[in-house]
Amino acid sequence: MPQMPDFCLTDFLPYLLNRAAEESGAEFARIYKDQYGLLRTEWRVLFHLGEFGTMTATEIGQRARIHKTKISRAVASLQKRRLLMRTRMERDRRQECLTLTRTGTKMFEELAQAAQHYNTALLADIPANERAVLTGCLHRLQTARLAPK
Amino acid sequence: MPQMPDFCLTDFLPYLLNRAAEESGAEFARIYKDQYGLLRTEWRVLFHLGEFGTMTATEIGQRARIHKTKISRAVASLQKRRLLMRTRMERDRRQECLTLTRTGTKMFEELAQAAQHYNTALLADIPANERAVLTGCLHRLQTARLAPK
DNA sequence: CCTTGTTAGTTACAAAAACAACTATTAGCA
DNA sequence: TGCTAATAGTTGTTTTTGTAACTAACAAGG
Repeated sequence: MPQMPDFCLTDFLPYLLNRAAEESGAEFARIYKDQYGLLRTEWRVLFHLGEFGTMTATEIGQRARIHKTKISRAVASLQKRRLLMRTRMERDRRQECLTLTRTGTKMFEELAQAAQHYNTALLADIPANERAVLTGCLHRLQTARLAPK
Repeated sequence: MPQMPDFCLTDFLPYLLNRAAEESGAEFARIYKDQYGLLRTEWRVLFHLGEFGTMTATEIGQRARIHKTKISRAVASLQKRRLLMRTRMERDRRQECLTLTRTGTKMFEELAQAAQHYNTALLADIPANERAVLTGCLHRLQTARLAPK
């Protein structure tokens, strides 16, 4: 039987990645949830606007690979809390620019700082040379497209 | 300002891991969902039973880090489809052993095979020496516990 | 025994996600 | 212009998840 020997499903990459993602992120999730009252999608929208500046909802969706309905609700919630402003574009009145308010920017900066520290702690016991390999691989896996059906 | 320069949130490890997990696993998810009609938790329960043999619900939960309510529902669904059998333990009649039926085992084997091929394809364009580093890091991140509050 | 506490698993209800259908606006083109 | 198609974003409905409360079984000490 020409089967590769002892492939263990606990080493199945998508599973391994999921586990690593959940476990490594759980502690940080409590920060933006409990301390800042943000949902995960809201935190992601916030950090994309904070990191890359004003942009449209669709653009966030493309960058972060989030479905537009999730974005829509996250944006609505962030706006209600006065963390961002929306302004209709003139050249195309379907779309609107999203910009963080001063409060939103402040929250972003605090969370970004926390994220950075958290990240450092996560990487603490991984040798420097392995870190580059890790993030490199992850970036490649992020765009992995296999059999395009 | 003593801030570490240019930390980009798109390199924030939990985010990166999540993205990589979702993107790299999406194609495989369609297999167990569309072709086998399984939910993600169901697939995980199936593969733990297939990989490690008969065990109790709690044990699956501990190994796979899945909450017991999710396990409970997945098990109920798998049983209804005759993919597993449950038998009460005699020495402790609260718990029950879960065992794959013949059909369940067959499905597991097919999916395990598919997973293995999928995994190989995913790793195809990652140099062999980097693969070891990647999986090693992921295993460590899986058990990452920071500030134990 | 009988109380108290713990554990295995289920169920009920609330929160969040997935999916589909919708409005409003623009673009292409006959 | 006026028709069709496409796009930005929203809303409504159904699944799935998360949280908490629950039942049943055990365990340990009085």
